[in-house]
Amino acid sequence: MNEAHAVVDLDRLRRTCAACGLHQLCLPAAIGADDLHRLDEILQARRPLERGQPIFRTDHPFSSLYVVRSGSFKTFTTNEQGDSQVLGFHLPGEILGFDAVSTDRHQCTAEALERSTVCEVPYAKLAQVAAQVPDLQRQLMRVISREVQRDHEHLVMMGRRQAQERLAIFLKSLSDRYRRLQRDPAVLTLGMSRYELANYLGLVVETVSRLFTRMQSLGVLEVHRKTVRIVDFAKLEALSGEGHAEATNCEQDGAPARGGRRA
Amino acid sequence: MNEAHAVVDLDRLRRTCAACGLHQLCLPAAIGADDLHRLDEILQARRPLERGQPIFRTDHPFSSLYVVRSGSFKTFTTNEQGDSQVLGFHLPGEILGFDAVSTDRHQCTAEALERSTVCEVPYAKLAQVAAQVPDLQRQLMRVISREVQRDHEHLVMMGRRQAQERLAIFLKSLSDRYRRLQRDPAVLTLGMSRYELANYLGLVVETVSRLFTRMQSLGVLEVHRKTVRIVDFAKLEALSGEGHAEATNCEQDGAPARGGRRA
DNA sequence: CGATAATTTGAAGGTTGTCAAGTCCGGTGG
DNA sequence: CCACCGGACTTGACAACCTTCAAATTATCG
Repeated sequence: MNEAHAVVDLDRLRRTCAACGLHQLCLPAAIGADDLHRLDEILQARRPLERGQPIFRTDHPFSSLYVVRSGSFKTFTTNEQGDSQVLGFHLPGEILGFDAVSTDRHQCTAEALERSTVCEVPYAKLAQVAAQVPDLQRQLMRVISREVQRDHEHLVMMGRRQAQERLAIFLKSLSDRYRRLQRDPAVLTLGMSRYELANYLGLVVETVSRLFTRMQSLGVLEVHRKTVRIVDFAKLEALSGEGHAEATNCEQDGAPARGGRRA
Repeated sequence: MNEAHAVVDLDRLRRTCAACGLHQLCLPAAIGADDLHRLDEILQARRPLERGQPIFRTDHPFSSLYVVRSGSFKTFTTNEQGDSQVLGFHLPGEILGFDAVSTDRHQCTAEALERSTVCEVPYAKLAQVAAQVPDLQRQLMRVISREVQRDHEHLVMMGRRQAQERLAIFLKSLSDRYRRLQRDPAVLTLGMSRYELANYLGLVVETVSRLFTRMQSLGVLEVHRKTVRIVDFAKLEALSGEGHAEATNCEQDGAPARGGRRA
């Protein structure tokens, strides 16, 4: 009994924004303690999801936003022919579901890449609280604006870049996100399959596989299945197109160092 | 005097949301007449921009959102090497500047493609009014959510699609936007250069040029410089990948399906 | 431990990028 | 008014990067 009680308390605590490790990354950032409680109260408990389980699916009615607490997710669209496009991979602190606000239906599917947990935030209630807490409203706009930015970065990556650059950019960006989460930025654990990663990058799985092999033999990475260790950040940076001309740095478009396939 | 007075009135009227033809597409949608006046009051007049002039540039401090009133714009990012990526083309009713909300600095540049006008909406004041007008707040979230959706569509287009499909998808989508604006959906006026269009599509200018030629000879389009007339919507739909499975008709040029580059 | 899926590796071909040259159009100046 | 000029656009030839197809190898899971 005693133990059961303790478990419940712990659970309650874990559900609470104030006790959450993501405090600074999530909606509560920049919100006072008083208002935090009001946010706490609208949160709904949710049991962990297993790999492959969806939080929401395309066309499902919109009711809540979801904050990733632990684990990771992918979001993707699927068209009539069954082709799909991975839109993003999502780590703790990220908020999923914004694309449903305008149509009241989800426009994509969000699936767990591993055993994961989320906070469910009923949107109607969130909007209500936000209307009374300007800081929360501002934060909400900030978060969705960041999503727009991320999509733009994805777009930049997809627009006419070599396969190798794309993978390098992805790894660098993932590493940065690890750093922000206080994880070791050199050791990446890819929750997604090669197929999903390839899809995200706009490539086929064979290309990604070859790329990993090549980058390993170049001494940039150590690849061991889902675990990727970044051995040489400088080289990775170079492969990402930073100084894409072999000569040196800047030469924006003067004489694009022939052979390059870029515009 | 009399005449001058009339001009001023007209100008004032034009600035007013209530009198704006974009009424239903813009922020005022779903807002009562009373609240509309409060929105009116924060709008700032702005003289027309000429082709090539920017509304804002990357890294400029964020202060306002901008609603396209007339004309058209492109938004694009530029990286250190000078490579740029066109993120979108924007017609009347669209709102620019959301990507700056999170960092307080613009993340891209917005440039007029032709002589155009915008409404400037100071963000701080907008947020203030929105805090008191829940419908406005909701509409604001809807609009930015739609932007996320548009970016996702762009991403789907960029992710592993043939050049021809990309152009077809773009034209179809532009045609739909024309329809929503009550313009003739068959007659598109491309304000952007071939180079800008190619960049948006993730291709090079030569490919786009060849594509226009081919689609014209296929009887899908009539291309006359910047003016594109959609002759056969069904064929355009087919080229966009709708029924890309060989089962359907319209085998563009006899090339029998094989070699498809899709996953 | 065996079956199935995921990943890797190899060979060949195609779509699209690169390079190069020609055409068209608008604008300017004589 | 017309000729000239410069930039945008088009067209052609060739090559390269990546995809496709095929098969081997390695992991995963009951």
